[in-house]
Amino acid sequence: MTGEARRPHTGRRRNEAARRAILDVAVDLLGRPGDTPVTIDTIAAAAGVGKQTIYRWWPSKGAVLLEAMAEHAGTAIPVPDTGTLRGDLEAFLTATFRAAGERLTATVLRHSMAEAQRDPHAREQMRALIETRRRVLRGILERGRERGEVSAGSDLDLMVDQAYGVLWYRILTGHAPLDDAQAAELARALSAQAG
Amino acid sequence: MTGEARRPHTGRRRNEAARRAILDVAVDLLGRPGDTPVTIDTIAAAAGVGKQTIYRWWPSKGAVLLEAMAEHAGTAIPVPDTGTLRGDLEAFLTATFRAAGERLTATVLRHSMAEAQRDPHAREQMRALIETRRRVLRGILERGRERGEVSAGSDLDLMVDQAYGVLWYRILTGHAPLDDAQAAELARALSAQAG
DNA sequence: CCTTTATCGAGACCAATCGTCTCGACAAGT
DNA sequence: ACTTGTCGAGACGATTGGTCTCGATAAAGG
Repeated sequence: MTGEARRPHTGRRRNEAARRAILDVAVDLLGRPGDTPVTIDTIAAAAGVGKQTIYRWWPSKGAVLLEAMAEHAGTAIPVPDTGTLRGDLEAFLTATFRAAGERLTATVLRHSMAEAQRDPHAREQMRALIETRRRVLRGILERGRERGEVSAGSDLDLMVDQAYGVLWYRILTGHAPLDDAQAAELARALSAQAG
Repeated sequence: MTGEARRPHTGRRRNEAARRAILDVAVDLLGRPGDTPVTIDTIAAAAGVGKQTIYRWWPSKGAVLLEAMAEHAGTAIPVPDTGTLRGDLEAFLTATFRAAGERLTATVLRHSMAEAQRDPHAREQMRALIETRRRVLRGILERGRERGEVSAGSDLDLMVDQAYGVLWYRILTGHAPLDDAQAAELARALSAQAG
């Protein structure tokens, strides 16, 4: 990631390779051990890019981090269809916890959420990303309701928040792990409370 | 909070009034509308205190914010004893959500959690505070288990995280409110999944 | 072709902010 | 009375987010 082959100039059009380098470097720096500073200057330097090239395309540092996070954590979690609510939940939550619990990803998520609390641009991107994720899980619950596995009185949004709440709470405080066992148990608990 | 009666000098001993002013001002500034900057300088100025008086007693800005939060949000939530798990949960969660959902408190919590992600001192204080809170709720669940209202297979720590997870997740993203109705529904859901 | 135009990398520059250090004043301890 | 630790005030250095400028480069467009 440090000074090798020169990036070809693309003249009047946006340099896509530079964009990639910036986003990749942002994630890479966040993952470095110790308290490596992740600043606009270090990102620009490591990506071999001028600061203006960053600010020409992103409104703030937080916006860069959030987009980097969205791409890094954007591994599409497949929407399962096992035939039962519990099965679907277990598959979805296991994949989700596994992705979010991975060390680098967890670090990126932590910093992104922190940044979203102070940078309005980042906050907006975070809200959109959160909303997208919530909708997917809510869809799984709605299918369960149509099958009669979720009682009519259940608050689906609250159930969604119980799942993602556990995820974020643990990522931010680090008091407990996010692993397959926890995902399975959460799936069991949620489907039990739904009936 | 701005320049009135002078604070009496206490000579060689710590000035408790100054300590109070610092912590109160920190919360007060966080609650100001708009993007009022909450910096060490503004805190010191508004509290009528020298910066050194802050750094003599706290290791970092984050540590000040976290202690201010701990005191502000430290309203002891009474541990209920209604005789049933659901009753206890509803009472506890209602009081908790009501406190955390209050505008100023929510703002303080948001900033504190963000600060905890970048300041090691704040992070440590946050961890301790989180742990204290979790223990109280876990105690309620354990009582329920002794009464046979919680199946042996239930993961109490996970249940605790479902509750506090919802709280923090909503405070940080702001996508849904924390009110009595949500607390009651969460109490219902958790006690349903426990049986 | 040759002019215009937008991006690029590099870095100077500004403003905000964290944290350190110094200073004179003051009062408790002795 | 002398020493010692805190107090309020503020200068100072370092870091960092964001703006601005500059020369180089290549696409657009007649």
